[in-house]
Amino acid sequence: MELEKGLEIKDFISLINGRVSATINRHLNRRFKAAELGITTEQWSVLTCLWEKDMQTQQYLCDHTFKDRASITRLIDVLEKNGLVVRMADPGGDRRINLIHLTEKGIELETTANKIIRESIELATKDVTTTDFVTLTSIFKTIIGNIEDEN
Amino acid sequence: MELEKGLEIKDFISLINGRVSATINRHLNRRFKAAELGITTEQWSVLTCLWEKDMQTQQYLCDHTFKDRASITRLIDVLEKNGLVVRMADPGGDRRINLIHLTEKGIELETTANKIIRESIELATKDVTTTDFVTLTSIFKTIIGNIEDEN
DNA sequence: TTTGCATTGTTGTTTAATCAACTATTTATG
DNA sequence: CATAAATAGTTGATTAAACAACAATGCAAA
Repeated sequence: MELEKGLEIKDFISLINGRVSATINRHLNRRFKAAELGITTEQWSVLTCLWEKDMQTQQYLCDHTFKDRASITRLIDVLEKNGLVVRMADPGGDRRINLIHLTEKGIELETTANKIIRESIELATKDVTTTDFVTLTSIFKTIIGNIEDEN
Repeated sequence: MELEKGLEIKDFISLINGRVSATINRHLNRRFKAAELGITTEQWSVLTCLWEKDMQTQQYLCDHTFKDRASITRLIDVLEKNGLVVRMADPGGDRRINLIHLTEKGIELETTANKIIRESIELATKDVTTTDFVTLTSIFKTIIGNIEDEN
């Protein structure tokens, strides 16, 4: 991509690198708080993996949330402290592994959380066509591919 | 936007809400570190405003970096500690205001930093057309508008 | 003029990301 | 089998964001 007049470096970075992301994050965290969900969006992203399929390793959660191991360790610490998940031993006997298991309380959060998320997405993407979103997704994948290849 | 098959909520959030942003941030911060620039991308975003026009209030820097006042206070603390900027009194006599002024050291960083940023953008946007980028920018603006209006 | 409101900036607390160094366990290989 | 290398997770230090509460200053309206 050629950077041309009207496409300033600062705008590029500001848009791609955090502004949208931060705005949505702030918005969602406020909604979570208002609904007294008791979780943050980061914790939600971990729970999302488990709602899809329970009993995953921390490494699996790293790969699917794009967070690093240290971050996942600490998020699981919080979720465990708040009684939403528990760390379990691998039935297969691999003692390096923790399997993360949803508690009842963790399972019950799904409905409310997803309702809030859906509402927010609808709000955010009012006037955004599905076609546009496909374009956006594809650009993102290109960018991530370009960067991760070289790192 | 209707969420359809193939456009999972999780994907939406993962893409919009942090993954691209985090990846680029990580990439840039590593480059900055490798080049021994001595600043982070967050500090760079503040400096960018000052390189464009020196002697701005902290409030101006908030508005242009989309950070809140507390964040700017602390970023300026760091930049000042590292000798890149100084807080100055308003010549107009408004004692609520700090004017942030680039030091020689702060001015000198621009060339090197911008070189790294340009290289990274070229790398990241290899195979992204300008048209695509315009689409992306417009979607972002819509989304931000939708959310900020209601908040 | 003074009283109230708006603006600017700071501070404390909590949450989370990054990076590097580390432990424990498992697997490969020589 | 023994040793090296890979994998899984933890911990400490540093950076930064969000939110709320706060202080100081400036301005406007009664």
